[in-house]
Amino acid sequence: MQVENKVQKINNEESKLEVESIDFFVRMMSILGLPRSVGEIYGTLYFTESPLSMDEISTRLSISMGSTSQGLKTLRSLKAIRTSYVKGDRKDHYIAETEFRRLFSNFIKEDILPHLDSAADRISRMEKHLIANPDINEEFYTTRIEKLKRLTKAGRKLLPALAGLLKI
Amino acid sequence: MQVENKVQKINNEESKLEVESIDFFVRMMSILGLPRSVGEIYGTLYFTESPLSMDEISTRLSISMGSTSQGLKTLRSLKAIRTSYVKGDRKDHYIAETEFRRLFSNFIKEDILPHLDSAADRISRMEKHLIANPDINEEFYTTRIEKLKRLTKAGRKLLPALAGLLKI
DNA sequence: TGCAATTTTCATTTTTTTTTGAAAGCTTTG
DNA sequence: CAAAGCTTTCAAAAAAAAATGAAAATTGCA
Repeated sequence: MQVENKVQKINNEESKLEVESIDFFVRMMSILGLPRSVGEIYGTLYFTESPLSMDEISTRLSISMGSTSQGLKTLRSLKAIRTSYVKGDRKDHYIAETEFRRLFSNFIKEDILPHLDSAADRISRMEKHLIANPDINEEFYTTRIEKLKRLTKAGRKLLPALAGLLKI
Repeated sequence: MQVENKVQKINNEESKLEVESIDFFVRMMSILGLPRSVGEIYGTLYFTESPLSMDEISTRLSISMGSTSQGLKTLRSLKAIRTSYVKGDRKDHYIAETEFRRLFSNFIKEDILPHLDSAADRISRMEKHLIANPDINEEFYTTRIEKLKRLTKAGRKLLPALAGLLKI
């Protein structure tokens, strides 16, 4: 029955549009290193006007509840979706957050800045090792480490500003 | 012999520094979606003063020649390394390009902008499907598609500008 | 030119990531 | 407060990505 539906749907333009749009987000998310299911779910919600429940999403995309639950969790943590109350239904329902500016800002906060923090730690460890070893060519390593410091500092400044520049 | 060397090296601060720095780039590259070997190779070259041949890199990192060759190819295509002539040796030798500004600009050109191009194609296909189907709620889909257009346009402008802002 | 050294390619193997599905854990409501 | 409905978790399976290693191709020296 599910498969029949799918075959039936494939023949109209609305579902071609849907397929195309899911594809769009699958690829976009994969640039950001997010799994395919996350892109599929977001793509579905982005082009659906009414809030969808988890099992509606799971059925439409033919993916497991487990995947759907995980994907929704990821999207929630990125604030890329919100839940929406639907009268008379006790399931949770989701709609896409379509302000890309906020979306990117969250992605940067959530997924990029933590890496910059641990990068800073690693740099201090490098400096410790450098001090602990008086034999090595200090000048060369110092210059290189200095560069890394400037890079992470610039990243920490630039990336959050980037989202602000998005007028979307 | 190779393993012995490794064990021996692990006990001095210079190699701890090396390990830390390789780790740094492995993680940085993985943010950008590049394989671990690429990060290892770049990290090694970044903290080595003299040009290294492919088999020196492969030996130091204990990775296969195949991986090393692939990794160097990737790094070359990103212009993250350059070859350097070494007198009396017919092997190619490599050194790291350390200007991060140029490096990022190349990464954006090479790895991101192509995706934006195919995104644009996908958007035009969406518009075709929308026109081909007069039944569906045009207003809603039009708004959503418009947003995607603005997003890709902004990306195309902003990303190249981003590298320019890096004063490194 | 021919041969040895070096590099690249690519089918196969290994590793990593993602998905599945069933069980456990909540929550609502009758 | 029990049981049905819904969601999450997590071990195992499947899929995808990366590394290996040996064969093919290229390069540059005699």
